[in-house]
Amino acid sequence: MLDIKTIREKTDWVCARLAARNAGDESKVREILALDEVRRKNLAESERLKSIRNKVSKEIGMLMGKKLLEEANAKKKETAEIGGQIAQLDKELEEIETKREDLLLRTPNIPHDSVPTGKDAGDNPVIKVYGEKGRYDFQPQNHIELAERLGLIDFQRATKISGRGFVLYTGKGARLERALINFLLDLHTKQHGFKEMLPPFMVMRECMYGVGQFPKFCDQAYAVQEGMDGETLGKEYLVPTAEAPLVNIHRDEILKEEQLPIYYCAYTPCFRAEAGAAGLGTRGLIRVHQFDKIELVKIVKPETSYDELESLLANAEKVLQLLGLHYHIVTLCTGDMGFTSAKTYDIEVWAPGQDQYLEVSSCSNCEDYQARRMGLRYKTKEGENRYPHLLNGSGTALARLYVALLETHQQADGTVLIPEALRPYYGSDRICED
RNA sequence: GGAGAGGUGGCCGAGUGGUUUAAGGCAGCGGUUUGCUAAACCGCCAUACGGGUAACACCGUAUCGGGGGUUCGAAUCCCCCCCUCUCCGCCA
Repeated sequence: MLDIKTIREKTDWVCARLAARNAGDESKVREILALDEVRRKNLAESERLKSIRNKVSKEIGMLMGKKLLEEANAKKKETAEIGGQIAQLDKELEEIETKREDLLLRTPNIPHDSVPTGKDAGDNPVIKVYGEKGRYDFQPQNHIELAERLGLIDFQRATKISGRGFVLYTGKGARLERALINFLLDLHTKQHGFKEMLPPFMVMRECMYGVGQFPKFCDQAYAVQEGMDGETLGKEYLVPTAEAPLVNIHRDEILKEEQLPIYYCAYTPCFRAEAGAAGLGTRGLIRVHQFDKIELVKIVKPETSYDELESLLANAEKVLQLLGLHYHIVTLCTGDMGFTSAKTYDIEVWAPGQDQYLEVSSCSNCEDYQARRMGLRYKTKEGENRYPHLLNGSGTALARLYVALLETHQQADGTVLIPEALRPYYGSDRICED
């Protein structure tokens, strides 16, 4: 949710930044302002009338106490009339507020000044490169071939039991996935200071709004239905990312300043309908309906949030460094940013079998956008309530990490070497055919 | 799923239609007293929006789980929903 005061004071600036991200046009902002103006006038008048009514009501109470019924009845007529006017005003007010709220909820965050202006993913500047593309004196296989030959994943049976876009890890493959989960959780909790959480995998609608998934991405979420043919629509949704439950932990709370910063990390599967997404029909792990992810969330004071974004990014990078993977980082340009974010870095890991970079982490500073939506504040030592800044980053998504790991560390003899850091978790130094 | 009991400020808790302007207590903050600690006493102590001020002060409205209704007036009465607790049933 945007700060209506900021919009009021810096309309042109807000319009310019929103226009830059190809997401909010000027007329929308003007519409919000116009509605807000009417709302304020209406509200003031309604409050004035209510003030009168409350006073008279009290007088009636006293008259009744003194048994002065006739005088009381005369006053009753007076207040009844005012009551009618108030009802009319409030009805109008409700319509205006609904419209205004809806517009605000559908308006994305304003990009930070350091975010480059651009149209789409093609305009994202690469700001860092780590390692380099490995050289292979054989034709690198892609992860599908590797996984099937080594018996790590059964794509066919996954489709049989759950349909397109689902993965069945088998034997060593399942163990590798579990090893990665444990490795990542240990790394972030023991080395990076995050508190481990294990949230529910379903959340209520309010959480989806709070985190900014709704109303824009309603069609990407799986709504839960109860009963054999889904007779009853449940109120829960499968989490599209652990960000949804994590960020909402403190919804509608006022934290103490000393509690900040708060660092949470959590493993959850992530469920995405991926309606209309490119690449869903294809086999493999690149785009699926369910994948595992370790998510990092930070709740911090506004003045530190951009430093926190850099350290969050470093925490995610560490994963790839320890696994010996080549990656680069891009800053998302205004046209490619997520809805709630003010600034986002994407980490893309190199997958030689795909001959392309795959997005495995997205680290965003949402500033106070989500905090406003969910009523999360903190009280300063001076007693002032402020909105904290919320950051989230993948640390990292597992399916694509799995792809990069297999494809990068495949050997001429057909085995896959397990990086040093992962060996204690996997329990062996390489994956071989059975 | 069935039955019952509940949801009131940071926490506990009173409050069954009108000085409730939400009692009282605890915790917290400030002060007085004090050799230190403790205790006692005094004061402050929810949020949002709007108005107001140089800044305070102050004023208005709303908020007692959420929504709707009755009424001149609702924490209080009625309806719907949500959540929590206890017991029973079912289940990993």
